[in-house]
Order: sequence, then structure tokens, then C-alpha cells
Amino acid sequence: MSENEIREPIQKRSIEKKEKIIKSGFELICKKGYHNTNTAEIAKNANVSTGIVYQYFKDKHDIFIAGLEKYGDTIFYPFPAIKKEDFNAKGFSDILKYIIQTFISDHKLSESAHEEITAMVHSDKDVAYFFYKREMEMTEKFSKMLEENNIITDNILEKVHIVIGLIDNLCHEIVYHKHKDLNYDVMIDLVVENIIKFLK
Amino acid sequence: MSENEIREPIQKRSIEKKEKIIKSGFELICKKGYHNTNTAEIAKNANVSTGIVYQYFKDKHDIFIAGLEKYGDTIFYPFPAIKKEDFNAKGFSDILKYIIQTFISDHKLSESAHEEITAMVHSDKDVAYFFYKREMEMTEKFSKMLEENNIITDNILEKVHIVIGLIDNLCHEIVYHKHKDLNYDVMIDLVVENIIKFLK
Amino acid sequence: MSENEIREPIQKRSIEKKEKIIKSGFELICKKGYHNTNTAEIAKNANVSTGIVYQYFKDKHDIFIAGLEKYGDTIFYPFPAIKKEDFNAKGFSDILKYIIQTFISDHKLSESAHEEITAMVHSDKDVAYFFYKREMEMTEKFSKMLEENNIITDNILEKVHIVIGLIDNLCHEIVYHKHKDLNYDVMIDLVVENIIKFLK
Amino acid sequence: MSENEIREPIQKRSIEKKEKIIKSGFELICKKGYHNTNTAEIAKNANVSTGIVYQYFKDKHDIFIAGLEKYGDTIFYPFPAIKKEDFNAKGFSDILKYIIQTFISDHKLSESAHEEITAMVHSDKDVAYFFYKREMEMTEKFSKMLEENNIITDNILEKVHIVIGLIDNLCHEIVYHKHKDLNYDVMIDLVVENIIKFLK
DNA sequence: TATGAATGAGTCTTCATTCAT
DNA sequence: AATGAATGAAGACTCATTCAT
Repeated sequence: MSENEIREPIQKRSIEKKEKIIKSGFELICKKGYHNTNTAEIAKNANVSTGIVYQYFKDKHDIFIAGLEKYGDTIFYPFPAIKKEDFNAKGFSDILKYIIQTFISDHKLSESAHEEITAMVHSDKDVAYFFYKREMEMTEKFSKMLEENNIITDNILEKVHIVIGLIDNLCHEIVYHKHKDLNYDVMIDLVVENIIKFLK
Repeated sequence: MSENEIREPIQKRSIEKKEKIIKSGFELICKKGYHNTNTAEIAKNANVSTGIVYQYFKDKHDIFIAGLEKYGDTIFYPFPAIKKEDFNAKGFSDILKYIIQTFISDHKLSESAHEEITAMVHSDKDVAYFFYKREMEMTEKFSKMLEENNIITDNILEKVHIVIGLIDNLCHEIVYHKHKDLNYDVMIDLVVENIIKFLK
Repeated sequence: MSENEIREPIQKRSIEKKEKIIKSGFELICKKGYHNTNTAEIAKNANVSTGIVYQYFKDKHDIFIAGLEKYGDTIFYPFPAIKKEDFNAKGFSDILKYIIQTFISDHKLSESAHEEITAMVHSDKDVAYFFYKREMEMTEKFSKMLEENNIITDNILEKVHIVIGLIDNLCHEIVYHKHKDLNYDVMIDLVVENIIKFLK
Repeated sequence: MSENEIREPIQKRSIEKKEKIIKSGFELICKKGYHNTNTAEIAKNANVSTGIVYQYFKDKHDIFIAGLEKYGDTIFYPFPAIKKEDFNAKGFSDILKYIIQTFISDHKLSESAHEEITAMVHSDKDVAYFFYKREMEMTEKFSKMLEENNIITDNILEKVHIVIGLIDNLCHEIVYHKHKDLNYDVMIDLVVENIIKFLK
């Protein structure tokens, strides 16, 4: 019957309300998983009625995607901005370590969110698209940095992809701490060494 | 109340039926996700009534874990057996390519299973345990192979972990084919090259 | 997982709705038995959706107990308030007849409820507790009345228990009308006579 | 399709099997309640397959009624045979105590069965009929005893009904032991005294 | 006769979404 | 704009009964 138009809030208070829903929804979904979080919780967590949620969002999924778009950038592949002068000052090895540290500290913000959400890539077109975009950006930035500093010249895309994978794996391991037998300091050095050798 | 005993089938036909439930259940869960698969579907897909499902399995989760235990070995880290004579005959480079090919072809069997299930590590103790076991086996086999052939001597665990990660990422990329700009033949060569340089 | 909070209705209409669920649920359970009544029926009988039932009650059992607490007082041992002046005015014999009449008319409100629910004492802690409380109250009131009027002085608890049993049996018989050969007027007189003789 | 004829066993082994089903079924139902006992348990408890149960009985209910008919006599109102000479030898007071003792010890055999099953009187015609018959027998025996010994002459049915109720209540109290404040020795004496006074 | 595997209707309960106020 | 009560379809699981062997 009713068209159920989704409203784009104009007033300041409304905008804040929408933000709160996105934030609290995304937080809960990250913490507990998409299927284990229900809309009642999200509304309650945002200090909002359940009804109002559906004036700002089409459905539960919509909230999640909004959260992903808004907060995903800092959680997934948070590539730090690195200028040429930084690069010259520090040397490649230190830059890599800095990137790794950034990855790790941002990973830690979300912890369990990562894989649960990553998994949805397969069942959810919107999630898939988000990650596709994100990786593109990441790869581009990384490539640019390497090209500007003449570290890499051929098969750029492939090499960068491999390197990012190495870093991502390392960070996962350190954040989730699955294997107590591994020495993480050694691992960081090994990964950095690997990358330098590889790109030489 | 009533004890609801789980029956272990004895007759051949029943064993087949149980297998069918595991297979069709695991397949559906892999394809559509755990939460998007319901017991009615599983039963129907196995050509079986819903009731019988609960004679062989405690609950839906139980079916999933049975599938994981049964088929997980070929899907997750399917490390091929490699003898010393093979190694000598082929050389390390070829062995690595062989391992990669095995990974890829086995990955292809499951496709979407991987990440969906991997994600459950965080919310599901049984899944976590499965992966813990599986990785241990994998790492051990790989380490043994490298040690026997004097390719690796120090920081073995850390190095093997990094190398497995490299291979796993590569295979994911190739199976899910996320980035059409990447040249996979080049990537395989690059990964092999990376590993060899790294372990030298 | 999710906490599934039970809401206590605030608005008048909601309170009425909750009452309606209790009433219609308890009625059905009394009429048809706990196990022969399902939640769908309860909801339908209360002109309510199944979902709302679970916003006000934890589960089916909870509805039943709420009904017991709410209506049990009038069904089980509905002992009328009797003042000393009433007692003096009427005499013990008339007081007893009055009590019996009260019992009977209240029993008739529920009919089948009685034994079905009484039976649950053995399998249900909450029901057991309800009856325990109820009998205590009843016994106390009765004892107090008898003591105040110097009808009873020793073995009070035991005697009162026996007397209440006599009355309860009589009422059951009259309400359920099991034996058509019995003359109920005679029985009432006999029971009253019995009690008076007994307590003399 | 198939007529599902209930077979009356002829062979000795079959008769034993049927008995075993009745016994184990009735026992379980008495112990756990009708709705909390399922046919699988009954079959298992009788060392019999689930299928065979339905060759001897129409349905679960049928098993219960068979048990009631077979074992009910010893559980519900187990009135002992009392000869005139016994009566003369002991006196009424002792005879009453003897009857009470018989009631108590037989009640104890079943305990929780009693009320659960009694309750079914309201929802189950067959149960109702059983109890109707049982009480008739009981009342008749009791009446006959009292008449033969000139203890009672008028309003026999009514008086006997009241007396049986007194005894039944007493036994329930003693068996279920609901009220720890009651002195049961005193109660037995009080009930005996009550009856004697009443019938005088 | 006997087995026990198999059936599927029926039960309780949850939760995304809508609606009356 | 906002509330939160209400809806009802859908899901996991049980169990009396039937059927293939």
C-alpha cells in the first residue's frame, strides 16, 4: 500500500539520529555477526525506536552496508598516506614496518568483525563491491608509492597484490594470535625482508 | 525430558543416507551460507525427511561440523604427499608449482565455502578447533619437506607460515577471480620466485 | 545470543492485551489441558498474533503460571472472609454451610481446571509452590477462625487439614457430579455434622 | 491403505511381549507423565521394537488404558478383603487403621502417578470410566462391610463416600508428605476417631 | 512376526518489518 | 517525526505412526 519512501534527513537532529543508527548497527554487527544481531538491539543501542529505523533505511541489510561504507575505510586496508620525503627520510624497510603497524592497530579496532564480514563477499553483492573498491584503492596507493620511488617497474599489479597479501596475513596472525609458537617480532622482520628481496 | 538419542546407522543403506545428509547439508551451507540454509532444504536436498535428519544429528550445527570433518580435509589446505625422490627429480620450483596446482584444483571444488566457513572460526569453537588441527598438520608436512631437503633451517615455523599464506592467497585469487586485471600465469611465477628467494 | 527481553506493558491497551492473553491462555489450558493447548490457539483465542505473546511472556509455561497466580485464588480454596460478629450471629453450622457454598460456586467457575492443574504439582515447581502458598493461607485463615471462637484448641493443624479435605472432597463431588446416586443435600448435612462432632 | 488390524496374540511368547509393553509403558507413564513419555522409550524399556508396539496396540493411548485396567486395581483404592471374623476379632478402630495402612503402602508404589492420571479423568473418557468403575467397587465393598457389622444403616452411599474421601486424603498427605508441620500419627488417630464418631 | 528406519504434520519460538497512535 | 506495539511467516526440532525389509 504505502510507498514506504526512505527519507533523507535534512534537519541536524535527524542526521545525527541516522548516524547513530549506522554506528550502533555496524558496531553490533561487527561484534556479534550479522545474523546474531537483530534490529531491536540496533535501535535500542542507538537510543531510537524500532520504527524510526525503517524511515532511514530500507532494511537491516541497508544499515550494514551504510556502516561498511562509512567505517569500512578505517577497518579494512587502512593504508597510511606516505609522502616522498617520508620515504627518503626513512628508507623502504622502515616504511614497510610503519605500514604493518598501521594495519595491525586498525585491525585491532575490529577484531572479530573482519572475517565474518569478509565472508559475506560471497553471498552479498554490496559487500563484494565494497571490498572490490577498497582493494583497488589500496593497490593503487601502494603501486603509486612504489613507482614513485622506482622500487617496482614491471608486473606492478601482480607484485603489489602479492605484497599486500603478505602484510594482511601477517596482521591477521598477530591480531587473532592463533599460534602461540610463532615469534611475531621475527615474523615482522621476515615479512619485511621477503618483500624487499621480492621487489628488488 | 526425553533423551533424544542419536543413532549411529548400522545398515548399509542407512550409512549411505547419513552420508547423503552430510554431503548435501555441507554443500548447501557452503554454497548459501550457514544461516541461509535451513534443515528442510538440507533434508529435501538429500531426498530425505526432516525427521530422519534428527536421528543422525543432534542439530543443524552438528551436520555442518560433520561435513567439515569429512570434506574439510580436501578443501582446506589439501597438502599433497611429496616424497624425497619426487623432490630430487623435479626441483623445488616444480614442487611448489605442483602444490599450488593441487591447492587450486581443490579450492575449485568448494568455491564459496572457504571464507564463509573460515569466518565461523570466531563464533564457533568446533570450527576453530578444526582449523587449528588442519593448520598444524599442514605446517608440519610442509616443514618436514623443507627440512628434509635442507631448504630451511632457522625460524622454520614462521617461514612456513608465511609461505603457506602466500600460496593460499594466490589460490584464492585465482579461484574467486576477483581482479580481472591480474595475469595469473605471471602471478604463479612471481609467487614461486618469491618463495625461493625468501627461503634461500 | 539475543536477550529476548520480556516487556512489561505500560499503556492501558497493552495491559488489557496482556490480561487477555493470560485469561484466554489459562482458560484454554484449564479446559483442554496444558499439553493439548498450543500457543497459536492461545493467541487466536485472545485475538492476538503469536508474536505478541512472546513479548509479554517468556514461554507457554509462563502464561500458565501467570494465569494460576491471577485466577488461582478464586478457584483453589476460595476461603471467604468471616468476621467474629458473623460467627456469633449465625452459629458454626451455618458458617460451615456458607463456606461450602462459596467453595462450590467458585469451583464451578473452572470445572475441569482443578485436577489437571493439581496434577502438575508433581512435575512443575512453580505449580507446586503456588499450591503450597495457597494451602498455607487457607489453613491459617481457617485455624484463626476456629481458634477465635474457641472451637478448637489442640492438634489444630491436623484437624484443620482434615476438615478442609472433607469440604474439598464434597465440593469436587458436587461440581463434577460423578455419582448420580448420591443425594447432595444429605451429603452437605452429613459433612457439616461430621465436622461439628469432630471438633467438639 | 492397509487395514492395520490389531492382533490378539495367541502364542505364549507373544502374550509375554504384549504384557511387557503394557507394564513398561504404564510404569513410564506413571513415573514421568503421559505427555512426557514417548513410544520409543516404551518400546525400548520393553526390549521390543517400535514397530511391534503397533501390532498389539492401536496407539499410545491404548497402551496406557491397558495398563490402567491391568495395574490400576492395586494402585487406586486397593481395598483389602476383610472377613466378618476379622472384624469381630479386632474391632472397628483397628480395622480402619489396617485399611489405612493398606492404602498408604499401595499409594507408595506409584507416588507421582496418582494425580497425573487422576487428572486425565477430565480429558479422557476411558480414564473417567475406569475411575468410575473403581470407585463403585470400592464403595460397595466398604458399604457391605459396614452393613454386615451394623455400623451403618441410613444414607449409606453418602456416608461411605465421605469416609473414603477422608481416608484417601490422609494417605495422599502421608505419601506426598507435603506439610512437614503435620504429625502423621496424630492425624491417623484423628481420622479414625472422626470416622467412628461420624458413623455412630 | 519382528525390526528399526523413515515420515511429516505439528509445536514452540524468533525477528524483520509494518502500523496505529 | 517518532514511538513501540503488533504482525505473521519462517525456522529448528519432536514424535506418534507407518513401511520396507
